[in-house]
Amino acid sequence: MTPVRDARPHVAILDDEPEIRRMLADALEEAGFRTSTFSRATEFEAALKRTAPDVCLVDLGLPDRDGLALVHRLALESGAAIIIISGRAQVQDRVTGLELGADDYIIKPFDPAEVVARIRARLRKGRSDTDRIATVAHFAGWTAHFDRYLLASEAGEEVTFSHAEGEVLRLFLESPKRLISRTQMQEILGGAAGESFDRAMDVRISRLRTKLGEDPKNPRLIKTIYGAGYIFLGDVRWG
Amino acid sequence: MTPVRDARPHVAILDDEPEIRRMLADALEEAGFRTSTFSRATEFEAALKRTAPDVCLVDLGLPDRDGLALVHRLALESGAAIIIISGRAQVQDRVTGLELGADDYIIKPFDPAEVVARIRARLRKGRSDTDRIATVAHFAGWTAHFDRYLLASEAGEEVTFSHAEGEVLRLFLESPKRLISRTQMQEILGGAAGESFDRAMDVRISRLRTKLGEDPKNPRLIKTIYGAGYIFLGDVRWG
DNA sequence: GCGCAAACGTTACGAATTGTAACAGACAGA
DNA sequence: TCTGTCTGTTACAATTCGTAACGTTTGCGC
Repeated sequence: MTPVRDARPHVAILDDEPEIRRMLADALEEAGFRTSTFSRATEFEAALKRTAPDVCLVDLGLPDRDGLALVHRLALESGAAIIIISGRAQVQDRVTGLELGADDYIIKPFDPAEVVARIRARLRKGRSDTDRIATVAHFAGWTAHFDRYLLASEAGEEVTFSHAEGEVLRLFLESPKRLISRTQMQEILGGAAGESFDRAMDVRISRLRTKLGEDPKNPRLIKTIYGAGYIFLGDVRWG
Repeated sequence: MTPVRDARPHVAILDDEPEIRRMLADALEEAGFRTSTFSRATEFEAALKRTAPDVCLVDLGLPDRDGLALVHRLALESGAAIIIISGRAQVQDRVTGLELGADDYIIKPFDPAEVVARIRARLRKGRSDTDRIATVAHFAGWTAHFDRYLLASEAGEEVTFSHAEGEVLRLFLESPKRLISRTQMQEILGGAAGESFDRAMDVRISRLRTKLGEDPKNPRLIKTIYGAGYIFLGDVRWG
């Protein structure tokens, strides 16, 4: 039923002027996108129910007139990036368009090259996560540089950590606020072992806690769940 | 005790003109953002090692000159949204800026309101984070932080509780003013057992009562219903 | 009221679990 | 080789939490 999945990002174009539709579609196809064009909002919305584009290019100033309402619906219901194209150049128009949920606002007349560049910028953010291995994470006033084995605090303090410590830290930062059992840890990190009296993991954690400046009596970041495992609290942001 | 985490999104501003720095910072602060300003790229990059802004506003045309190289580095290494501000209005400038990793490109002269709207648009997409379980509940002058295993009273007193105690407390707070039978407790908490002479649950409750400062003769929050179970009185508000 | 048995509260203790300092082997670089 | 760092192991301290023991309360009969 479903046609073969096209790896090209899909851009849906809604514009009432055939020339502009064509110009955009050409430029985007040439830039490696898949496009579908629509001249009326009703068609457009009907198509959205069947397929989910990655980006919606919407021209305001359609005959149906209330393009902003459409933008708002799209923003709420669709996961696509929404880019408004409009002839209205007032700052207030741009601000309301963006406030209603648009991700970008391009003013006519526009250069197709810029439209392409802006679409690429939108797509980049969506999936950059898995592209490369993240090496920097921020949490609780700390910044961990895994490539440099370095922890930097907001106060400017710098602490190095070893490879083993980094493994544990990375594991925590990849699954914050979730229980991580000891066995999970052993499997992911230690590889082998799993023997009962393996206190290595405890020692690693102990050393990591020390470097993070945790209060032994009342650790704030790495919590122990007696009989279950550990849990890392603190909001983490990678990048 | 714990430094209050600033929930406002953090915008880092890099611009060599003091007036513009000030104008941007004022507009953003008023719009509810936290700002830091920098006049030189080196300062700016040093600060990024310690802290992670959510958005970087970078003015191209700095004295250091190669602002685009900076943008590219930021795009690769930082998770923040990057917005270029520039006096260069050529389409080609915009395209290269966006291709190098900027998320938006604003041309001078600009209206602060639009900058705010564009920043908001960027932040909107970013945080589709894991909606996490409610971890904080308020009741009878206490605030229970389940993530920190901590009870804080209005008077400022702080008491930690263990995991087992937390399970009981959570059960109570999830069903206040309703009878909870012992067998219900065993099933939900203890998992196994269920044997008749399990004093374990009683002990847990006893310890919890102690931590809540209950009068043994006249418990106000955790009432015992002889022969039936327990009931938690007190108005609970989650969040 | 009284007595009694069951239910419940509390304390003390101990087994299991976890924290951490000290030690020792492995390893890399000078 | 020597030196310093990393990292697992060991030994012992600290914590958690159930169990047992004992004290207290409740409900019910008289």
